[in-house]
Parts: sequence; C-alpha cells; structure tokens
Amino acid sequence: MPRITLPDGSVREYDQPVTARDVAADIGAGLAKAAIGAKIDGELADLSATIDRDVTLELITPMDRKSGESSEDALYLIRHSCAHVMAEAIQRLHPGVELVYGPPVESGFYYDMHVPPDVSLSSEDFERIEAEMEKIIKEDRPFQRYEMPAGEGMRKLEAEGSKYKIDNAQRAVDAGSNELSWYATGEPGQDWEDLCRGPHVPSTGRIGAFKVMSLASSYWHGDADSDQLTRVYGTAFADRKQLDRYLEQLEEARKRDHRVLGKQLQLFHIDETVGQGLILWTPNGSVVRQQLADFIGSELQRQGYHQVFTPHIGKLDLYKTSGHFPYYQDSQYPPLIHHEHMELLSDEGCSCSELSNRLRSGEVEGYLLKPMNCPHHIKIFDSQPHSYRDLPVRLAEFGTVYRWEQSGEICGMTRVRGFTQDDAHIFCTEDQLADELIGCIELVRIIFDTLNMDDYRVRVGLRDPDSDKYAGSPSNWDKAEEACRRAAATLDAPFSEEPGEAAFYGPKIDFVVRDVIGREWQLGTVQVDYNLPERFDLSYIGPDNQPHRPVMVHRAPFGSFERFIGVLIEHFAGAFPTWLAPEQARVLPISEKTVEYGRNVLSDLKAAGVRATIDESNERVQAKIRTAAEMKVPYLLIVGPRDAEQNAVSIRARGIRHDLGAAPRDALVDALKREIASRGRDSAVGALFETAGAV
RNA sequence: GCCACCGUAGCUCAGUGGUAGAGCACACCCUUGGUAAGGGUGAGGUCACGGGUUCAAGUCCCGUCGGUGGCUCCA
Repeated sequence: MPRITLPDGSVREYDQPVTARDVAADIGAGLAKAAIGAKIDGELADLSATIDRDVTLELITPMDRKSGESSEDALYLIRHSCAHVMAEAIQRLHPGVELVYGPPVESGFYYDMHVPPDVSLSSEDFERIEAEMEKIIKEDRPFQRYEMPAGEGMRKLEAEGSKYKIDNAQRAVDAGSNELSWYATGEPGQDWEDLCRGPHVPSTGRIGAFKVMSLASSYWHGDADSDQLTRVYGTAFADRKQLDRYLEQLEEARKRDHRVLGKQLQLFHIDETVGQGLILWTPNGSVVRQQLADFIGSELQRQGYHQVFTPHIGKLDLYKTSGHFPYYQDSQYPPLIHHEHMELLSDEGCSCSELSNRLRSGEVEGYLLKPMNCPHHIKIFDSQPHSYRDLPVRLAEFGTVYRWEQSGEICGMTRVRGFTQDDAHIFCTEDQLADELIGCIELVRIIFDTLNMDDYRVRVGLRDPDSDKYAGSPSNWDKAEEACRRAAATLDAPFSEEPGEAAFYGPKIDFVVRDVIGREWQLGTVQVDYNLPERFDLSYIGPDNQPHRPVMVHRAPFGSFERFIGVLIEHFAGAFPTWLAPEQARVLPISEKTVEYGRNVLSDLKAAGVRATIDESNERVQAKIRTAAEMKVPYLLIVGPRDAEQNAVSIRARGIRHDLGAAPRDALVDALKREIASRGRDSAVGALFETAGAV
C-alpha cells in the first residue's frame, strides 16, 4: 500500500503498486505527457518504474517552462538515451562496431566503441550518423527495460560474445548486483538493445535536440596498454534553443581561446622551427609578464624574500641527489653530454643501445636542463652555515624549468615544455612552518584579488593514512597538515581536504582556478617538504648549539607565467586591465591637422610612463577606433581641432561605445598615471567625468 | 606516446588530377574626414617538408614535422 510523498509535501496513497507514470497521470494529464523520468527516494528512475512501498517521488520534465532551463536529471536522462540512439545509428551504418560503454558526461555524452580495422569512422560520417539518429527519434520507439538473473544474463552475453559487455556485466555483478538489465529501443528481442543500468526517457521521441560533436580515441578501462577504443562525443538538450545556446557558448569560448587571442593581440608566438611547447614571448606578451613579475616582486620584497638567479642547467648528479633523476626521467629532456665524453665511451666500445641505456640509468657524466629550481636554491642555502636566528630564509627566483611533456598534451601556453615559475623556497624551523604557510597563502590572496580572479578553490593534499611511503616523522606530518589546514582556512575560498593527495615528501595546498569555459586549472601551489632537506643533509644550528634539520616550503603562487598568463588571457578575453595592458592608450588624431597636437599629447603620456602610441595613418577616425578596439586598447584619446584649441583630449574607454567627453590634457595624464600605479584599484580616468574637472 | 582530423599569402579561409584564389593586413596614390571599416592601384606563394603513383599532383598514396579534439601522463 504505497504512500507517495511529492516534492510539495503532499501525499498520495494507493492500494496497489503503481508506476511513476500512473502517479503523474493522477496529478494531471499535462504532467504525465511531459514527464520523462522520476526520482524515487532521490534515485533517478524510469517513468515506468513500479512503486510498491512508501517513497518520496519527484517527476522529471525536460525543462522548466518558465526559465527554459533543464535540470541535471533531465539532461542526464536525455543524454544517456541519446547515447543509445547514437550507438544504434552507428551500428546500423557499421555492423562490425562493438559497443563498450556510453555514459552521459558534463556537457553531453559519449560512446566508446571498438571499431574493427576494416571500418573507418571519421567526422565526415557525422551527417550520416545524425540522419540515422533522426530516423530513430522520429520512429519514437519506447525504451523498454527487461531484466535477467545475473547467471542467465551472463550466459546470454557469453552467447553474444562481446567481451566488453561481458566485462561491464561482470563488474556490475562483482559490485553486488544479482540481476542484469537491458534496454531495448522498441520490442525486446526484436529491436536494438544494450546492456544498461538505465534509466532512460520513455521513448526515443523524447530526446529533444542533439548533435554529434567529435571523435577521439580512448583506452579500455583508461589503460594505455589495453584496447584502443574510438570515442564518439555528442550532446543533447531538451530543445533546439538550448542546443543552439550551447553551441553559441562554445563559439564564444573559442573566441576567448588564449591561442586565438594570443595571435590576434600578438602576445606570444610558438614557432615549429624552435620547438613544440616552447613559448616565444613577443613584445606585447612580455609587457604583461614583466608587469606581473614587478607586481609579485614588490610583494616578495614586502614579505622578506631574497631574489636569486640560477642557471638553466645543473649536473646530473645534483638531480640524482634530489631524486628527480631517474624518477621523473620520462618527462625530462635527455642529459647533455660533452662529445669528448661520448668519444671516450665509444673508445670503450659502448654501442648506441648501450649509450641509450646509460643515459636512462644516469651512468654518464652530463648536465640536465633543470626540471625544478629547488636543488639550486638548496645549494645557495647550503653555501653558508645557518643559525636558527637567520631563519626563515626565503629564496625567490623567476626560474625557468624544462619538462618533456608528451607531445599530445602540449597546448598553447597552458601546457608547455619550457616555463618560468614564480618559484621560491623557504627554509624554516618546524615552529615557523605555520606562519610561513599563512604568508604564502596571503600572497596568493593578494594576487587573485588584484586580478579579480574570484572563482577558485583550494585543495589541501594530505597523506594517505594507510600508506607508509611518506618521508618524515608522523608527528611532523601531523603538525604540517594542521598548519596547511589552518593556512587554507585563512582564505575566503572553499577548500577541500584530500587524503592521499599529498606529495610523498609533504602535504600541499593547491589553488584551482575555474576559467570562463568552466575548465579548471591548477595554478598556484604551496608544498611542505621534509625530503629534500634530508637528501641534501641540510642543517642549521639551534639554540641548543646542535644541528637541526630545517623544513622546506616550495611555493609558486602563479604556478608558471606561461600557464598563468594563458588563463589570464581567457579570463579577461584579452582585455587586460590598464596596468597590465601592453598598450594602455592610443592617440587618434582626427586628421593630419591635429597630428602635431597628438604628438604632444603622446609625449606627455610617455613622460608620465604610460605605454601609449599614436595612430598617424591616413584613415578616418572611425577606422582608427575600430583598429584600436580590436587590439583592446583600454583608452583611446581622440584629438581634433576642438580639443587642440582647449588643450584637451576626448576620451573613449574600452567597452563603452561612445566617448566619455573631453578632459584637460594634464588632468588626463595624471589620472591615467594614478590608475596604473594603483593596479586598477583607483579608476581615476572614469572619475574625471564624474567631477568638475571635465571640460 | 596513442587515435581521428587538419596544414594553401602575415591573418582568416575558398580551391572537380589540367594556368594559384578571395577578404583583411601591407606599400603607393586620391581623400583631411569628430567616435567600430572612405576610394583606387600594387606587391605578396617551392600549396608544411621528403619520397612515390601519373602525360600531368595543392588535390591520390607513404613517411616526417607541426596544429586541433580526445585518451594516458603532469615532481
């Protein structure tokens, strides 16, 4: 006798088992028609699911009629169902294709499949696949679930012979389920079907709007040594409008892509003759980088850091001591070896393959492009004896490191092979650790605040309590973990503790920023390290006149200039705040007649340290504005006879499609100077037009 | 590294195995114009690179390099 509680708190009682659809029909014919699924006791289910006990029930409709938005549950049902339809369409076109696994994901769904060698699937097939899907949807065939006891189900799958489906079923059985379920798109035994847990929309006709998006490869079980699968991505929404909106968003995101903007705004260049993943910083991008470096440099000085410089290479032995070689050698450039050493090896009869082995094992004398800055900083620390009175020692360097990233991973500025970290290493006592961590966090907060990057979270990586792979004593770990927690809590951002995510040498605090497209980027990091002081046998003399081991903190609030600025370009869509903008103002003379006056304005700006140019081209002002706007110059200073007469300039600010008015020349220069010096905190130019200062 | 797709002027992109194209940018000329493209003329190419098939290759095939989307990886 089920008692069913609805979301509004009302209760319906039935004297026999009912389906979710029956309940919907009782509430109203409209709802029954609209519903595509149900949530029974918080669990997503088919509309046809039978209810024979007391439950809470929520009916899922494709979208909220008022807002036009779909719930996550509705999209889940639609996309999961669409994955089936796509799989059926592909199998119709290519009968040899074996299905593996097809779940909904954040912005759509995919289906992994095994494509036999004689079949080729490419994006040119999308139209045909979509046409086939369209047919299946038009046929409006019901999704019909049927179940079998595990044993019987396994026998059925064995008979069908798909190792992937057998594997899926075995996993379900291993996870404790004692029956297997299938969904037929139509009549079981007659129409297309797939082993599936469900749930689905009632029929194919309820899939609103869909699109096959892209083709990729994947590995079975995510294992690179396992079968290579083909993954077809698609997306589906409740209606065409939602799908179109999504596609527009993608287009918008593409326009913000730092690789596109980087070219358009001439921020950086990657040249295939230089090498993959190696960034050439062009003048414009270099300005942004230099400004950030100056900004962080001033904060470091305030926090008592010492700036150091170290070379790009170091002896192989150094990295054997630190443990970076050979542990990370697969992601390092190979060692640099002098040809005399090679000749020596050759004289000893060393073959090429033997040389290759020796390079791997590090049994050669050579240098490594540094994969990290810490060993060099450690050597600076260790070049002098230290008293506890000297600590903490904070050594900072914009240090360039090189890592051999896999070629397929390299992406614009965000994943590269050579990059410059805003790195620093703090050598301190156990007791100083907590304060030092708070100092690091403070720095990150200042940076994120200044750049208006407020969508970020903090991840505190702790040790896995069941593992003994960690360096350092448990009591030190306890203290360090507590210090990390306390430091993380001083930020306003949400933070999560993740056991098992610590490095083997110490706990860490990572900063994960979400960009406009919703992607997450790990940028800054703060890590506690017990391991390297041990490996390099670092010590300081304590108050007891005995040597003690210092603790190290590694920290890089930006992570690297490359990745940080890549994310920043997308964050600002290329429209950098004035203090960072490569070109802060451009003087636009109305005609040749005011070029001379414009040059005077320009020289005022330059004298005040403003990065400004003048557009003396033989164009109308409309064209000059357009060109400057495309380069996202924050302030356009238009000078015509009217302005020259009054010793003023007319100002147009980026993003405002008309001019703000005219201001006296010296007032403007002064305002720009103040705005830039404040790094955006003082919007002095805007304020000109709210005060009596304006002409 | 693996899979799919892609590589044509500085940029964005057209291009049926048969003479290499457009728009923007660039140079020169006309125009001197008050808030998102004034007009004209011109220059610009070993069609990524190396092989092959063909009477003939930007186009078809193979390889290399590079890019894009994923997968795997990221001290």
